[in-house]
Amino acid sequence: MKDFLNITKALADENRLRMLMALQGGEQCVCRIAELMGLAMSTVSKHLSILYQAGLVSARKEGRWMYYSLPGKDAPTAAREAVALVRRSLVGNERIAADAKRLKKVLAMDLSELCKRQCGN
Amino acid sequence: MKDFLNITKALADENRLRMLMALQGGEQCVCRIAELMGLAMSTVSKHLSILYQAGLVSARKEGRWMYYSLPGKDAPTAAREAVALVRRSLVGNERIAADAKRLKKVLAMDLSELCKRQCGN
DNA sequence: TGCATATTTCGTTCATTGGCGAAGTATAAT
DNA sequence: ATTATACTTCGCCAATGAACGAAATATGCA
Repeated sequence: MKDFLNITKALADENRLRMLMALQGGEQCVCRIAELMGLAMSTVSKHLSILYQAGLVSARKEGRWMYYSLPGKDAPTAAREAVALVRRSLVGNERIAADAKRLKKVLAMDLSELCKRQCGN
Repeated sequence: MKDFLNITKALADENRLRMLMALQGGEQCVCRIAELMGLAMSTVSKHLSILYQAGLVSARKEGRWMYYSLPGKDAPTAAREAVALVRRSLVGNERIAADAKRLKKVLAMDLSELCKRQCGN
């Protein structure tokens, strides 16, 4: 029960849903997601931590960067099914589409520049 | 987005998950659910209202009683899928099983007696 | 009509959550 | 070693949410 409740609570926030959908194209670091969402990096980090605790994202550290991605086949069934439900329910959504479009621009930005801007702010 | 967020928020509460699972055996009135959950009737009513707004339960009025049940085939896809996910994820759960057991006792009680007790308290 | 009762709505209180910036941690570069 | 930087944790504040009892809203019955 606790596990599943962790999942539903993690999904009960619009920004976290947007993040999950943004990860559909592949793994992203915290900086890029912060830039995409227009939120402080500490806020994004917290959100990703909540998604991680629920098993809804995987995390991989590479140097100074943390890469978050959708969970793989080894993830618990409930988590994978939840992610699938989110995808089915939100695909085609206006806001999500706008995010996807904007994400392309963010991906085109220089990563170092981006992070510097985030941190310096 | 708003619709789906309504669903995930509705599911992000342990008592509401328990209520959804309790409705698997069929429709129930507010009194019985309040007795099952050990919550004030006003609290249960609010919870059911939230589930209803999200499309996760159907409501039927019969005289003074409101009967809530799981949504039928006419319900939105996302809502039906969400309910299905809840069922798959929580079936066999300890707490849910205890609720099911306790629900049988509650069903054996006299409805008028039960409601009088709830209201009089 | 009046009364009982099943449910909802309202007002309040308390706990939880989302947001930020500042401080802390870890890793890379000079 | 020192500095820069990508991220996390902490402390705070505002907003949201869950709980209750009291009051309001039906609906059925005498």
